[in-house]
Amino acid sequence: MHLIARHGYAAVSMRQIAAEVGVQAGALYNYTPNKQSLLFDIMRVHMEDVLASWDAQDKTGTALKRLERFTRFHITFNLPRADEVFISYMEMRNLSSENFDQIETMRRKYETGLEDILRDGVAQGQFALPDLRITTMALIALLNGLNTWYRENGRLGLAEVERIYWDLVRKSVAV
Amino acid sequence: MHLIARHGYAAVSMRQIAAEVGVQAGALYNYTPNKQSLLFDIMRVHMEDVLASWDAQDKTGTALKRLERFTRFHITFNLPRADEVFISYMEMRNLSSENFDQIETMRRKYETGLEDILRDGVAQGQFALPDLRITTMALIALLNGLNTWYRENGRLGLAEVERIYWDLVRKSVAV
DNA sequence: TATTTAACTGAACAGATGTTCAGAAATAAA
DNA sequence: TTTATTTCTGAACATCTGTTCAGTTAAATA
Repeated sequence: MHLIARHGYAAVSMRQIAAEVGVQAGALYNYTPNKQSLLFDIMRVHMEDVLASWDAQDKTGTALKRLERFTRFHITFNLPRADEVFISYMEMRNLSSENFDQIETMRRKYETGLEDILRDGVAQGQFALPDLRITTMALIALLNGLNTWYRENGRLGLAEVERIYWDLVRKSVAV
Repeated sequence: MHLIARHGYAAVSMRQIAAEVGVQAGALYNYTPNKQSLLFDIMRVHMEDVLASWDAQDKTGTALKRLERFTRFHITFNLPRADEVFISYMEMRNLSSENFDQIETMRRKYETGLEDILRDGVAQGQFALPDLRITTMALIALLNGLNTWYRENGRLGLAEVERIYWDLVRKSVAV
């Protein structure tokens, strides 16, 4: 997973992966039918993890409170999974079309979680959005950007990052 | 360029590129010393374009006005260059280390353009930011997200997209 | 038109690719 | 210890990879 995240699925060979775990290339085929499903499994497991974890979150409270919960959840969940998140966003084009559709459906489901919160917030007059769908995509992109620059042992800790991002998100949807 | 944007640098062979333009693979080497500099040139030219075009923009006015100008410039410039932008963000890891450094320096310079505006806005009391550097990265990520979903002939035109994004950006940095 | 320059082909190169599989090695069960 | 099962090796496969280059074709110049 780390090799793929670092060099890209297409640039990493089965022999490199095998060497990394200390076996010959042929041995990998006891665990995966082919290279493609190695990629697919990484992404599928990751997306299932995301959806299950988000599903287990508290869904009560005002739209504002739920938006904060989503923001903090997204950051808390994604930061320690840099490789999975990176792969899940960078390697979509290397999925076969059936696999692509499956992963995209799961991602859409996750995005809908945010979209529902935003819609409720607008209905309750807590949020003012120029466009529901675009705001959803924009906020996801904003939060995902975190993974491109955040480094453990960097200037800021998880709690500060959460607070800073929540501040940006909160204001961007404010009335 | 389109092939690389669609399938990724590592997944596209010189023979595929040659076939796309109607020659044999060998003929490409009259135009590029190797595959790597094909990628590098795409990214270098693109970044030079961005920097030159941004440099030519009006730099006067309040921080708020300048931020609006940056937002609209970024969208207007990037939307018709989907392939270049996509490549420039996805293929960094496939650059040799010297080439990587060059492109990263140029990108940093562009980001500094935004960071300077934000800093001035804070100094003038027009913006309230939780963290200067993070806000810079977050806004860039937010704006770049546009390229992942925007489709020509879609629901929204350029002018509407600009307005919607400017609305989000403006509010996220508001006092 | 004849000559010089530029562009392209097609084959060759050494090595890498994903995948298969008979047989060896290691582990678990009897 | 013997047998059964799981795991891994190492070689082989057909094909693809980036790149080079002598020789051919096309375009520009005289």
